[in-house]
Amino acid sequence: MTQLKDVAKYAGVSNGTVSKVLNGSPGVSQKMKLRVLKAIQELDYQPNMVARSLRTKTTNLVAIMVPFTNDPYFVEFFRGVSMELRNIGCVPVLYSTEPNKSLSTQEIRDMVMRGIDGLIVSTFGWEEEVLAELCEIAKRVPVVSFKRAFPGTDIHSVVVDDQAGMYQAVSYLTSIGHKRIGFIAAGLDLETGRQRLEGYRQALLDAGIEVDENLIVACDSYQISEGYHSVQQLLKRHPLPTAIMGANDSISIGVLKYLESRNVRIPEDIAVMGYDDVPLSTIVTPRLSSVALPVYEMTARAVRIIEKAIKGEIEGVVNESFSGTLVIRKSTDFSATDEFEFERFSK
Amino acid sequence: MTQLKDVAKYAGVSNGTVSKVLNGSPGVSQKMKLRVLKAIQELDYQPNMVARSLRTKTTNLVAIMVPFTNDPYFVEFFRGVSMELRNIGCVPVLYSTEPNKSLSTQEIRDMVMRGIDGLIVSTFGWEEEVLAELCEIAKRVPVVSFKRAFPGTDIHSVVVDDQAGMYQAVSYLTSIGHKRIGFIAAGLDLETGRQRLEGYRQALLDAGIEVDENLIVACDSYQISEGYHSVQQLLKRHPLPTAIMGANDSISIGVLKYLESRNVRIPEDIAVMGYDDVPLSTIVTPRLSSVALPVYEMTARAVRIIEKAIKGEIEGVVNESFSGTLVIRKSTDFSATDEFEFERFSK
DNA sequence: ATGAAAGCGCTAACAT
DNA sequence: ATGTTAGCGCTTTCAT
Repeated sequence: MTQLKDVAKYAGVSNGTVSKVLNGSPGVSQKMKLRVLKAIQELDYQPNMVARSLRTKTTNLVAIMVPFTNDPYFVEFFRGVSMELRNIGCVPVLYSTEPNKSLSTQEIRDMVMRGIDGLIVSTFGWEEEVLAELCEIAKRVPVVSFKRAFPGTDIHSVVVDDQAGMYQAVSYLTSIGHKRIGFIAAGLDLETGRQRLEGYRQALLDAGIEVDENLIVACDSYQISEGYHSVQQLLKRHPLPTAIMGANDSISIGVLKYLESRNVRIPEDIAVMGYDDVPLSTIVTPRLSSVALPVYEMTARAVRIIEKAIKGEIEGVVNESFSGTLVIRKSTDFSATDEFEFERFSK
Repeated sequence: MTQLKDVAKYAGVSNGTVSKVLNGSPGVSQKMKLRVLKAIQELDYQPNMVARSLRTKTTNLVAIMVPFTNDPYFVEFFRGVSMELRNIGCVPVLYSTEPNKSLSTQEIRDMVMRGIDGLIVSTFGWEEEVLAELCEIAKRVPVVSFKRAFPGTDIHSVVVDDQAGMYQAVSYLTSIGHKRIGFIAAGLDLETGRQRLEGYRQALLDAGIEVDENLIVACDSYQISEGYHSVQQLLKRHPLPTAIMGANDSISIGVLKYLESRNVRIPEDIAVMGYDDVPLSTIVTPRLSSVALPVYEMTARAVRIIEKAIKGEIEGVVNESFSGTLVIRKSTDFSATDEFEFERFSK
């Protein structure tokens, strides 16, 4: 492997000069620069990042921590984060967890030992111990949490205004005439889950509809299977709800699948709406109305925070909030267009 | 940051001894070992991996290279690879590409500069130049290609016997009475695409059915949109095909979506079958029959190859082949069970 | 503007 | 069995 000193020798200059050229540091004449560049080219020299890291204490490694669910949202997250990191010359290292598990303390330490320059997390269920470790890390390198804020810590965040999003969705349902709207809540132990429920409540109140607690079902997690099971309770209510709102798309898809199995017509008998607008929503039958979150913008923002924090251009803790936009499809509106949304699957 | 020499001083031993304890190297007495371990604990010492890597020339970093498609298969791939790598003490670093693009030479070099210990690739369209770089890398660290073999190079591979899989699927279709079976091929420039088509041909021949070239349509890529468009050509044939086989699930789902929009009944009018058995297949309506590939076993195998190669326990180039299994659902068999397959979405 | 040299934190070869 | 020390390949003072 050819190394820096070989380049120096070949170009007839000192190691320091080569290094300066490599890093675009000042204090090297045009002539020297050209000579070094030529040598680098001819010897096909590639710097050793490990050695560089040892000196500079930076690795250009950014850890990304995310649970593996089959939730397609994560593909978008991965993609956005990877692309944006690439743009700032960093590469993502994966510290993934099984769904509903957080990382072990050991894995967190591994990140530190490796000298990551930043960390982007998008996990929900945290154990206290792990959160504590994370706060420690946040004192040394920038940590950005995705879709969940940690007030009072050094952890930055990029979140969605879930209350506003859910408010929009439910207001839309009331606006098209629904008065009995079931809600399948999830993750009520966390702010994001509570806010979604609160958005639902507010929208009903503002539409002059009294909240019927019997129409609210809480389930354990944001999964298809949960929606599938929870909706069965709502179907026992009298009168039946005319619309059902899930805390996310997966839950609503579970609802869809159960109603389908019972030959309930959607939206004629019961309208169904989701939240997140994952690609899957455009594939199920009927296509699911939802609230689209600006995932790419959010990932870009997360990476931007990391970038600025590394450069020391940030003081204090940043918390950026994004809002969703309504997407109306067949599951709530029979007259909605049914055209296939290719772009969700081909780009 | 507390470092090795601090531990040594605290424990009253030499750096070398601490290092040996850290690495479980022989030549250190039980008494010393305990003393060092205690010091490590009390000082909460965490070794600096960068420094270690500089010395040992190993990073425990394994690059994984995969295009971002919304194909859910990749989630499984990611997950399997990550988990298995964790088990052998490595972490995955992501070098992802946009669909249908390979990495730039620059990114390949980045992997080398970072001193990755291995590489797992699962990309299809390669530019010559990039492939050449990859072969170079393969001479220095183990490279495993997923689902595509590179005979004549140093690249190991874990592949699927696509011909056998497709043969199974089409034989099943003929066995339930189909005689006019359309085939939507893709990626015929690559072995995997050609094998799928060949499996289709063989199955027909062995069933005593002459291959009607008019029932074969080739499209550009393995995407939903391709299936959606390509099926339109098959619908112009007389007599119509009674079954359509897509080169993968995405294509078949595109077929499903188009037929749905034309009110064609599936499977009564036309049966549809896919290949890959991605989770999505269990969600679409009707649920898609397919051929399931043992993705987890394959990822485990890929990582195992990396592991053994790193240890120098492999000589020559390994090429492991796996085969798929038939999964029958409603899209080909009206009487198939319609129960929701939770496990695909909750684990 | 350029060169010489001292480390970054660790491992491994060598000496004791 | 333990300690000492020379690097790993680079960056960055500090002289010149």
